[in-house]
Amino acid sequence: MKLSQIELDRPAPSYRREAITQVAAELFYSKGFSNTSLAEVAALIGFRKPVIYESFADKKDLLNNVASSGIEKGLLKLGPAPVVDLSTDELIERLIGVQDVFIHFHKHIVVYIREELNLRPGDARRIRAKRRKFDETLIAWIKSLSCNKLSSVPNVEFAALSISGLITWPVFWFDNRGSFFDSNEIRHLSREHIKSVLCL
Amino acid sequence: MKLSQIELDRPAPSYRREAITQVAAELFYSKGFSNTSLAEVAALIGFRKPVIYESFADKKDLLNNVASSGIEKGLLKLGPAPVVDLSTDELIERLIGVQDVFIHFHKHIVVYIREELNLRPGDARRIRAKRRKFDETLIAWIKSLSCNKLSSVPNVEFAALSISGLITWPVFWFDNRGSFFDSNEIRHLSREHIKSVLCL
DNA sequence: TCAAAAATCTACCGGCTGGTAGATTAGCAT
DNA sequence: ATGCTAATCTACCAGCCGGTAGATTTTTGA
Repeated sequence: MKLSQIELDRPAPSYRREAITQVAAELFYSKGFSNTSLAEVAALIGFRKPVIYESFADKKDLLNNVASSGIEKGLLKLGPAPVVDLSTDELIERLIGVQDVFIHFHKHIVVYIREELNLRPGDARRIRAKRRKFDETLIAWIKSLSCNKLSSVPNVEFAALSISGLITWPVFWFDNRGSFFDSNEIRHLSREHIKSVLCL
Repeated sequence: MKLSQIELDRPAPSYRREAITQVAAELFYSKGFSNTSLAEVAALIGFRKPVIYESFADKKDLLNNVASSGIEKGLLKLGPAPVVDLSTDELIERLIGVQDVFIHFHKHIVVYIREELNLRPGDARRIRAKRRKFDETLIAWIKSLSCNKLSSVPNVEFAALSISGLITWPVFWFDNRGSFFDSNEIRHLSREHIKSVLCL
């Protein structure tokens, strides 16, 4: 009897990296990196430990993949800041869109924040660089508002950090409280909050 | 030759629990719980592994001590909400005071957030209860403002969560960026931010 | 049908560390 | 000094898991 006939749920080699990453994200999120064995990860996609080493160099390599994808997706969604003047609505809708991405990938983000010390220094540095780039781009987006709209904001950098925090909080609300607020409520209140921080 | 004559830095038994907790906080913060061995902790106060077991039941017990003290000190500093009407300044000074405590104990807070999964479920539950109590008390403090001051705040609970977040952020700024802002700047900007969130 | 190649598994090693038992040392009272 | 008590250490065990080598199974192609 062929294995492929009885274990149809086994991911094909082309999707294996993704499948492993997803399962690892789930386990690292719910049990922690150090409390998760590679045997467990492999078992959840119907294989044994050694198959993981076909897609990843080692456990830390897998962690790096899990940890970096959240920020990457957020950065992609944010996109480069526009050069032309921006309307308030355009800015806010973009920020809320990014927040949605972060909420969607909140497990990856939480794993990154929690397990940064278990990353290889080089990997940690690369992800931190993306974070920095994210914050800088966020500031650039805010500064793309026509100047007079920003005149009453006391410190644009601080406001940006505050908004960056706002985008990241829900991650912890999910983490610590389940969905205490639902996504729509988060979106609505975030809109109000951003306006308030930017004195709009 | 007596040991007490050559190793004067060894903490006396009465301070030992505190000394161990402090060293553990430092190591758990800088290396992570799983990457820190009890032998290391003991070595840093001039002893060997078994002495730790005179003050703590096991490693998770030690983690519990490290992780719970940050929140506890913050809760203590916040204190019960007043029953009489509160001035804006009184509220803000109190909140900034709490933020100072959190900044001072930021290593303990970070360890709690990072290593929650390594706590015994009962310990984790107890700390979460304190967190919840903190958030509730914070809301009570805000609601102690004379009513007309709050009339324009769209959602007081959300504002409280936002302020609770504000008090916690600096913990991560220290964590991820070193002291990107200095304490005085954090205090000043936080004051502005709280006023803005509460529409004051 | 049957090798050769590819994929996957079993079985193991080695290192680390939480936890403990029993030897050793230090402190102290007489 | 001496012997008793308490404190501390040495040495070890046991379990876990990352990582790998080599056996085994599956697939493929002729």
